[in-house]
Amino acid sequence: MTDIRPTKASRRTSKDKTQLTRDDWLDAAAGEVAAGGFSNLRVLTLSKKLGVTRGSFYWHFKDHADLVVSFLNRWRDRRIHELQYWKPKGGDLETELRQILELLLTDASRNIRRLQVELAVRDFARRNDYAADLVNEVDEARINQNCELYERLSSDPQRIRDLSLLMYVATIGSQVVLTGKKGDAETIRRVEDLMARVALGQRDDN
Amino acid sequence: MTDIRPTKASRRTSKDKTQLTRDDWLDAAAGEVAAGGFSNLRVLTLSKKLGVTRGSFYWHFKDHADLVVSFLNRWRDRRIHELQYWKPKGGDLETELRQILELLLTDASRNIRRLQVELAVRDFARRNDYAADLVNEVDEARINQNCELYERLSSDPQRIRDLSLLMYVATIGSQVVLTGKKGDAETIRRVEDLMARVALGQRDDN
DNA sequence: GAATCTCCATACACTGGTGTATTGTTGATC
DNA sequence: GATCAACAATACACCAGTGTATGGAGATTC
Repeated sequence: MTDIRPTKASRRTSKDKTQLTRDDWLDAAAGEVAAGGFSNLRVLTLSKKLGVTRGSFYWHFKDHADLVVSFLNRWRDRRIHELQYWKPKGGDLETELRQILELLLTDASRNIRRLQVELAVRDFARRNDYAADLVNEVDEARINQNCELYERLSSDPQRIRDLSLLMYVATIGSQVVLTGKKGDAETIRRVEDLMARVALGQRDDN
Repeated sequence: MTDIRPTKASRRTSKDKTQLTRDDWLDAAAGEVAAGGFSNLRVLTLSKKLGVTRGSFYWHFKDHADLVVSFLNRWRDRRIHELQYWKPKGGDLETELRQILELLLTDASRNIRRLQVELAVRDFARRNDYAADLVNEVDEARINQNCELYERLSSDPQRIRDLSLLMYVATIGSQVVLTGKKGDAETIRRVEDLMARVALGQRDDN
């Protein structure tokens, strides 16, 4: 995230006070959303934090709604794109499973800002149809992605999907319930371990 | 919820246009919170929906913050109080487990407004310390409550608690991810079934 | 070096929200 | 039936936020 973009390069290196780009606004927007949800995403406060007036904003964006959908679109694109890094490189099933779970639980809970944004988007989706569509899209992609892993546990397609779904809702639930509480790291680690054992216990031959 | 209250009875029967009580305001507030979260809980719009002006509100409540904490307190009290109905009356372990899971998943997803409020409170808790404390309190109470059930699965206290915790985060995750989507009822039912099988597979002798 | 493009500032009109002070209205009570 | 308490309306001051129109400064290009 060191501001290396193909378009309009050379303008703004890092702490440069010259000019802002659309992406700069979206980055700042992420901070607002993480801190207080989408209702906290206001043009005025955003401008203040960026040290400019709203005149700048309305050059980069049509209006407030434009900011919101741009933010949502970027969020979706990034979440879909990052799925390629969910491919585990371990050998046997158990190590791969534990790798994925560590990625989804322990690692995710460390990047609090990213998590806060995700939860805010998810909350916003409850009253915004467009956001709801994007969240569904991301959820589907993630669940399908992990199905590959659980295919090695069962041969029944329905059971594979249900298992992947259960694991997914458990991770989301952990993030919602546990993250931010005292002793969350240790607790999350134990839940992670239990989830791995539970999944492995769901082999067909069980 | 037919407006039968001990205090100040006889005033407002149901659709009566005479006078409002503090609880009437809190009921209306629940609608606002369910629909748009706590940022949607505004004195002005609330007054309009109740067909009165803000003068009434400021007689019943000190200010907006008073409304919020009153709402949160009532929510907490009700959530704690309803735990007594979580006692399953079935005989063997499996039926009791399935009863509880049905209560926590299928039944919960049917009462959408109650669920929306819970998710809104949970979201609000991420940026409000008081709400966070109450949510913690409720979470703890629920998890402890279910521990009684899982005690019959294992003798290790740590494992009992972890299992209860895992089941809890899975239910919360299901509510967050699945509720409101198309075909949610059937999906939730399948997740519920899988959770029961998973739990029963966690017996000590496994 | 003048024109132009890009980005930001300024000023304005407007909306919706809070909180307070004061007055009105109704119903119960003595 | 006058009084008092409970509840609601009105009017005011104030603030935060959006959107728009227009002007201005810096770099780029011809």
